[in-house]
Amino acid sequence: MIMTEKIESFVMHCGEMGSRWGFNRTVGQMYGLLIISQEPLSAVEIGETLNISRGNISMGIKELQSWRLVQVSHKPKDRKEYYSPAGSIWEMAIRVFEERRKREVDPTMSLLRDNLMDEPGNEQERYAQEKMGEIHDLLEAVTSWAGELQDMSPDKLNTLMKLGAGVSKVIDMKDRILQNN
Amino acid sequence: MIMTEKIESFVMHCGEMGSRWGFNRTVGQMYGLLIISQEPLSAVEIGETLNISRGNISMGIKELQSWRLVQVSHKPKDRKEYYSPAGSIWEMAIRVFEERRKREVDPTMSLLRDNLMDEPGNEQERYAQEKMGEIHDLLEAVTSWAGELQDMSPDKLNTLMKLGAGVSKVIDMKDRILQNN
DNA sequence: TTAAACTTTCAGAAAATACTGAAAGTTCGG
DNA sequence: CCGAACTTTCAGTATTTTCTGAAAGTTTAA
Repeated sequence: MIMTEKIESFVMHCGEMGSRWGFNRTVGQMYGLLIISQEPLSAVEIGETLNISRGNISMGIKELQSWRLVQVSHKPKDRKEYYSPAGSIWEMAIRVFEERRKREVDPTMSLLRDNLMDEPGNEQERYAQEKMGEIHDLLEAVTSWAGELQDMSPDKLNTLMKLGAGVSKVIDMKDRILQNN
Repeated sequence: MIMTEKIESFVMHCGEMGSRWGFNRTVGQMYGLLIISQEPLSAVEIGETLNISRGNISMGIKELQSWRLVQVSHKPKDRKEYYSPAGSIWEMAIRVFEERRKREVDPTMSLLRDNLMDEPGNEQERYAQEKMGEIHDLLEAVTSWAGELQDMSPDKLNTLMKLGAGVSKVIDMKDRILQNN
């Protein structure tokens, strides 16, 4: 695949941002390339386009697969594997989000839970546990909320996002009507 | 400061997770230590506790300051600077979130916008731009929504989070009452 | 069963990143 | 203005991460 200037700038940018999103430069580039490519690409094509060794591509694809971000396909009369992004842009975002949660938030939550099980041994530990508790509760609230939102249809979510801070007014209205507050 | 086993496990975990959250191991440790420390700590105390060189601490503090995550204070009759976390756990989360957006999302958005300005030169570019447009719109929707939520009071946000997916029902109700749909 | 056409693995090299500590810079009381 | 008590800087070193490419592994058609 020949990269025009604009396409190249996008792909290289994905490389630079890659590490921010949890993978390395070449994996970022590979993913960027797959996203903007209309046709599935073979490992060799990816390598030629990005100047990356065969071995590196194999590992990169493996990495992207562990994030559930690529799909493998085949062409008739051709033994090569062809790679393309898995799902829509929306689904990609959800997956990156979910995988990151698994990798960065879940281990922290479990460590915090463990630490919070024990009785504090002194004032210092008491204070430390208090803070850990706050972090734990915050992470829990946010991740469980995110989980629920993820399960909503993209359609409903869109409505909700468009509503923005206005959602607050809608909730107030509900409370007034139901005379709860 | 003497670290008990539990406190140490938390601080070291912050170090390991640090890179995920955008900074390096020692900066993560330093921040973890400051969070669970009841008293502000001096650079020397941090260094002794974590076995980190004086120079590294100076750079780490600078980094944390660029994220607006630490506060400097002083003690009477003492020229040293003492460091403590800036704001509540909630505020910390907001800041990390905001700073990350600035560092990872904003540059991407601006690159995408630039690329989308030009007319596509061929079919490949047309397709690439289509995808870039989708990514742009998604990022825009999510970040502007996040911005609005950030400006809501923590109290309102809590209500919203507790409501979870139930928010969808509330919105439906509003629509029925207003006979919009 | 063979061999061609692939993919994967992994040891070692290269590159990127983080850390140290000595020297330079700053601040402040006297 | 001096010097003590700090903080910052940065060249060089150490560590970690990534990348290459040759060798080993796999799959399939005949």
